[in-house]
Amino acid sequence: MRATIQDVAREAGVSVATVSRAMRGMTHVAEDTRRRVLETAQRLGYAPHFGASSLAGGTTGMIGLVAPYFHIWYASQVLTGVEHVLSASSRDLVIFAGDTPENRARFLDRLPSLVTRIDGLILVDFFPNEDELRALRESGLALVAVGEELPGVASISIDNFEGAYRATNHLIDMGHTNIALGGGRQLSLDASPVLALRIDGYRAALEDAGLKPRVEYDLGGLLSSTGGRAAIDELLDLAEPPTAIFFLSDEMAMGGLAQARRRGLHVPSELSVVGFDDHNMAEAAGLTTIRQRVRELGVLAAQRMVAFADQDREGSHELVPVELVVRHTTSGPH
Amino acid sequence: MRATIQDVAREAGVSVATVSRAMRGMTHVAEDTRRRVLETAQRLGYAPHFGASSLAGGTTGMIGLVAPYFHIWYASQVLTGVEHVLSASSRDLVIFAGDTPENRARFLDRLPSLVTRIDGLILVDFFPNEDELRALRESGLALVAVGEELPGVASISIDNFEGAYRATNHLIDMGHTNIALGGGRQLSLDASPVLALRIDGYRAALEDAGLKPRVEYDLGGLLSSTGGRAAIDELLDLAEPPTAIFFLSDEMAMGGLAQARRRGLHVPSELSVVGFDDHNMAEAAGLTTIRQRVRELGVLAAQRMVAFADQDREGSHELVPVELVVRHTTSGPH
DNA sequence: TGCGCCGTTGTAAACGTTTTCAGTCGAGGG
DNA sequence: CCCTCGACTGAAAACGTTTACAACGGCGCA
Repeated sequence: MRATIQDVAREAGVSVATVSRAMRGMTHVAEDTRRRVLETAQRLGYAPHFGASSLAGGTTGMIGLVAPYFHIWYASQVLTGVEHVLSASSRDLVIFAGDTPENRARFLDRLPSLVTRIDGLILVDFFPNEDELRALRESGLALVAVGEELPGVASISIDNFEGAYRATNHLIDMGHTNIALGGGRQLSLDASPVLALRIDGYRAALEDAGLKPRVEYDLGGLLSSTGGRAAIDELLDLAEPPTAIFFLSDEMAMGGLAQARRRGLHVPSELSVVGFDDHNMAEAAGLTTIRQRVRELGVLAAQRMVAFADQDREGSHELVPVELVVRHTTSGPH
Repeated sequence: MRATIQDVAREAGVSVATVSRAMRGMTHVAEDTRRRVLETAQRLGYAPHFGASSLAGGTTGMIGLVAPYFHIWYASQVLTGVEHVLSASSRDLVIFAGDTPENRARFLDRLPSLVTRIDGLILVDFFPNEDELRALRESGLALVAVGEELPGVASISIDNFEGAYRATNHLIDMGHTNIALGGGRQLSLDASPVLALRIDGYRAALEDAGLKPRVEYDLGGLLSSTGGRAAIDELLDLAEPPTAIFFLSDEMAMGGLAQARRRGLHVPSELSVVGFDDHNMAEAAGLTTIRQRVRELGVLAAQRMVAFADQDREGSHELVPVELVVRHTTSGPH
């Protein structure tokens, strides 16, 4: 049926060993032998059997990527960056979603079986606890973490603290003193070090300016547009409403923006709004925000993974800088 | 190093054949033998070697998915739907991006080598030409197409014609007669049957209402927020500007919405706007739109693929219905 | 009691590579 | 002219499964 390496060898008048070497561009093959082999392979439509290679060679050329979701803006951006680099180095990408706790557990259970399936694993916003981290380490897979710092694991993230600090500082610079935090009331920060860092950045900026964070200025929950709407509703109920709000994500900010306008609040004259992400709808919305180059995160992660193949396996941490993009949702108070 | 099936067999006091049968839940294994084998496997931390299984068994349990991009809303939604179903049936998902022509060509070249790597392939908005379709067919892979109808291939898409028809009709019902089409000026409709269908739906609705489509009402190019902005700029330059506009995508509509407001046009009193997608920011924007249940597209595609494993390989076409969601961007003219 | 059948198990032959090791052949140096 | 060395090539042993086929035992039925 399918042509095998045997067929190519016979047809080209060489041994299978030579075909194998020639196909993979290895040394110790005479130039015209290689040419003959390649041409024969082409003619027979030969392509190496994946399972056979992986069995004999011990490697698959596949990289895994696990993320909580793929339909959220952040993860899909990372995915694209990773895919680009990987496909250019002719590796394949297999993806796993760890959205629900069950999925997550199932994924971790499968870890031992993944070892023969992929050469390395990219973790996107995975936030493993101690047991999970140990399981990952013991798998022996090459690991790269995106979005968080993991001890002993090569990791890459954007500078969340700095981003939040700058966003808040931008509002302070414009004269605001009553600055709320959209998404500040998180159920569990252990589950999301990323948000913890952003919240820290917000607080640090306030403190450095001699301002006190107020509990009642921590608004809304989820970082979605629905969460943003809820945050604005809360804000309007406050005795002393803030004049500015820093949302922990753009989706949330855009939801908040729409709700503020719907409830008759003019932005930016009555309320300044800053987001975080530079979501691709943020420009259309005119939203002032912190740009995080998420796709680059994916690119760097994949490059790191590719470098692993060349035995460069250190667990350093890389920080991608962020940038403040001022659009039309911020101004001075009143 | 790693435990093999041999180790399990020896330890459990049975043959490798029995272990293989027991592990895969096959018949012809006594219940207590199975229990003993499973327990031994568990104890030794045994997991089958992927390459070996695939070599001997001829199947990999991996499904491929190729899409133009993954960071656009539509594709990432499909991806999530597919992933859900596949992971529940313990299959893995490997993804390929066919964004640039080079990537696309490279992907098609690799097709023969993919056969030993994946069991089936899901095409998302792939729009193959005749040669490409033949290459796909000859690969012998199980194929499912999402977003377009492919002769002889199981395919699933939403009802684009109907959606556009309803969107346009909604505007007609409200009394509009001058209705523009945002994104109507496409460079090549051959490349995107999806858009062609939407445009047909728009035209059909006009004609059924006795209205004539006007060339100058085909506005803007790309279906992005930038494209939407351009469309509004064009619209404002027209001698007899339309009172309503149907955008071929929500991103475009939201870009247009923001630009219209920025240029002092009140929505909906001066301009009605309808989109297409029900993007997850559409609700926040209050955008009237056509809801396409994209995630369900992915779910159906994956289910179809799983059914293929049970030899149900017919090339029928399935149409997922759409729904008009009326929000706050449409009203009667003037 | 003998026979056939069925459920369970084992033996061994694939499956198609990669890689080690040994071998050949020609060139160059002593 | 012999020896060594290096570039190239081939033979054959893994790699760890799946699966056809054979074998075995017990049970029901005649």
